[in-house]
Amino acid sequence: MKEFLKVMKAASDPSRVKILKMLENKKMCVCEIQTGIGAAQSTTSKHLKILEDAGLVTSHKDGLWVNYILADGRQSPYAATLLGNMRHWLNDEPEIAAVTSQVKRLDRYEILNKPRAASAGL
Amino acid sequence: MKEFLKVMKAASDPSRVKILKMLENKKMCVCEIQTGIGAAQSTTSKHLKILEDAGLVTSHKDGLWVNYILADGRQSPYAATLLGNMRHWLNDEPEIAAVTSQVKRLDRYEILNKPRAASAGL
DNA sequence: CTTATATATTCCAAAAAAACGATATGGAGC
DNA sequence: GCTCCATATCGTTTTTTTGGAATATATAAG
Repeated sequence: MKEFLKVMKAASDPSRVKILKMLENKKMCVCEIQTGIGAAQSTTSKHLKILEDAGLVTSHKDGLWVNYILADGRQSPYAATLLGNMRHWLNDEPEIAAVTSQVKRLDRYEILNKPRAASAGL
Repeated sequence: MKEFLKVMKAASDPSRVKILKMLENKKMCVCEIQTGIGAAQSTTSKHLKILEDAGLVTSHKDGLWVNYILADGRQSPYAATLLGNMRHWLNDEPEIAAVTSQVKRLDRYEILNKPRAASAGL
């Protein structure tokens, strides 16, 4: 019951839904997600923790970065089913289309004004 | 997006999950549901309103009674999918098994000390 | 070891949700 | 009309959730 409730609760917030829909497109670091949903860093980090506790996303450290991806579903059957359904859900919603189309342009090096990558368009 | 969020939020509360699982077994009036989840009448009524707004249940008046049943899913595809999934979910959870086994014994006439029905066991 | 940096955690205020008693609504019966 | 009764709504309190600034943690680089 608690496991089920955690998944439902995690999916009950618009920012977290946007995160899930963005992660359908590519793995992202916290700073990219933060820019995508337009929230503070601490807020973003907290949303990600809730999603991870529910078994909806997983994270992997890479130096200073922490990359987030959608979970494979082994941790929670409820999360697995929801992630599967969400693939075809909400894609036409303006709020979602806005963030998912923005995702392709998000680049961690540009966001933080760093060298490396970001070769096109300058 | 709002429609999706309403369904997720409605399914994020243990009392409401219990209501949905009870309604898998039979149609119920408010007083039966109230007894099943052990909440006050006003609390129960509000939970039912949230579930109805999300498209998870529907109600039909029958004199003074209001009977609630699971929605057929025409109002919300999200609700329809969730209701379908929940049929095989949570059945083994102690919290759920307790209420669903109690449902069979719940009788509106007994609850309100009325005549009619409730023929066995007295 | 010190500095810089990406992310996590803590602390606090604001907003939302949940619970319940009290009251209102509306149908049934006299 | 009035009364009774099942349910809905209101008003209030308590609890949970949310958001962000400030701070802590951990890794990389010098």
